[in-house]
Amino acid sequence: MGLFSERVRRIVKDIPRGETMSYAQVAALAGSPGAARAVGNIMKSNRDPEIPCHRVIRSDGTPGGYNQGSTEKVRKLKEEGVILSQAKIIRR
DNA sequence: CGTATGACGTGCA
DNA sequence: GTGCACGCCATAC
Repeated sequence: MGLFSERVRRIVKDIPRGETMSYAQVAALAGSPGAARAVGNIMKSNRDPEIPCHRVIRSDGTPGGYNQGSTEKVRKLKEEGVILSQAKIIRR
């Protein structure tokens, strides 16, 4: 894999329980601002349960995709105490 | 090396 | 608020 994907996985792995980061934020921290879409691709191909990819959401607050279904993604987030309002995630 | 792909982002109708 | 067209970028072929 590429260096970028490794940095992305490292960053996502460090997202604390109950917190979220947008695909764009992760991309920027990984050193490639604007590569939000590429981050999504990496999450999609990720199979490591150590990586909490359900904590990576869209920048507009909507959940975004998930291998086990966006419904499950939201369920996990709520279970962690993440605040939702009208199917949108509220950051604080 | 050119083309295709997609868990995105933004702007605009 | 909703939908859509485009641009973007790392990857896979």
